[in-house]
Amino acid sequence: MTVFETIYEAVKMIPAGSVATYGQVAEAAGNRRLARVVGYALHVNPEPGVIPCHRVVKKDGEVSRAFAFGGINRQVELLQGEGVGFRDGTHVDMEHFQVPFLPWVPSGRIK
DNA sequence: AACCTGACTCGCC
DNA sequence: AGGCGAGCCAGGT
Repeated sequence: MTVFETIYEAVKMIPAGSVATYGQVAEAAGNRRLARVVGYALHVNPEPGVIPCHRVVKKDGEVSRAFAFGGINRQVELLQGEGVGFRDGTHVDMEHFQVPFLPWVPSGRIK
């Protein structure tokens, strides 16, 4: 079991129609400083259709520029399709769509 | 096997 | 208030 696995589990917990920040996912995985690793984890193992990586944004609501899943525009499109509102073309309306609380994943016990 | 880098954040200057 | 460095993990060179 690696931290990556834990991260993936956390991301899968984000409900449709909501978004979470890298920090929240990292926190759910047990350590907030893993925020950077979260980004890397999603980058190397996007597992399309399984891990909703389009629901993960930066803390200010801006979508990642390196979204390798049809382009950043595609990510925005998917989110809007789930009912997520935007303040502008690249920033999610965090005030109303950020997941209030992400279930804590017992770090390193998923196997 | 060591070193560098990368979808982030936060704290100190 | 804006810029910079540190902390974390895994995979490629």
